[in-house]
Amino acid sequence: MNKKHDSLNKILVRLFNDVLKIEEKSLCTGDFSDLTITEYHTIENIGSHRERTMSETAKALKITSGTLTTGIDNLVKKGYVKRGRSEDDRRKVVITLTESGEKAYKIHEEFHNDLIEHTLSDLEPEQERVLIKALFNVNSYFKEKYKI
Amino acid sequence: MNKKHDSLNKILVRLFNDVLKIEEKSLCTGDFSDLTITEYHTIENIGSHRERTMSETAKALKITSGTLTTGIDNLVKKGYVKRGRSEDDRRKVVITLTESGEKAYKIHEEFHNDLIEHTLSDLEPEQERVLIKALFNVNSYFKEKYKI
DNA sequence: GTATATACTTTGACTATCAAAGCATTCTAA
DNA sequence: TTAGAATGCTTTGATAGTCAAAGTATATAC
Repeated sequence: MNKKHDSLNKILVRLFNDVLKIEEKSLCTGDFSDLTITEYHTIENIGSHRERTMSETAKALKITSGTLTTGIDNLVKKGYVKRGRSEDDRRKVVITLTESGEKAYKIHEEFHNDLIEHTLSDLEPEQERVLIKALFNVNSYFKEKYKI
Repeated sequence: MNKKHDSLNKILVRLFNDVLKIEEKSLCTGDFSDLTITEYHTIENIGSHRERTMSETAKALKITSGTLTTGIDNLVKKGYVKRGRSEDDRRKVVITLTESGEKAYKIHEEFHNDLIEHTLSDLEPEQERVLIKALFNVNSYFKEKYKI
């Protein structure tokens, strides 16, 4: 691996580690401090779809349905998510956000918007273009190689 | 939020959700399937420094030393890491990789090399330079804003 | 109408994590 | 020079997140 690749590797590793920690620190100490970062991501996933079953959500989050069941149990207890049964198929559990859930969803969304705005505001147009292209590369590489 | 920002946001959200899962899937099912992704990252951190104390490693991984202690306990049990005492300061524990540890380090490194190769695949040398600079900017922005 | 498949939950076990208390060693300042 | 503070690490007790596998309820297929 050449020098450029090595330094890029170091930056990427660092950035990925840091962004997750920052997100946690930023979100889990504010208005909804009873939510963990995992719970925020579950809320994000439910909120960004009109209707969502357990198995769809588990698949999207890449966790087993058993794991999601206990996660949703806690979110229901905390008042962010509602469980319901599908009319079409009584086996299916349909989960939706409560009013608090919607508020938490918006907070999470704002964090991401802020992050992007501030990140890009410091970059030259050319830098911004190259950054987006590189991230597209990573994404399509993953998509192809790991079928995500 | 403009179009570019929106597309970057979408890619980032997706990437952050997926990248750890992919790395785990890729690394933790191969030759060293008794290693978790967290253990790979610990090995990566130890291996990329000549000598490493517990507290240096914990700080770099952004975990408490208590957490690292149990992590290193397991890696020692599994035969990937050795504990030793510093000669200079008998309080300090110096951790190093065993031969197996070095092998696992190389496997992890290869995964990252592959990733970087594909990320940079269709960038001009000048664009590579720009990307590295852009990511440095992002990193230092985070560092300043969130004191990480 | 029974066998099979699907959707979800429960159970038992493990890893990763933290805060706080504890132990050993080193440093510091009177 | 030595008592108290600081440092480096480990232990302890608690919690979240995770999985595999077994269990339950409903739907589908033959």
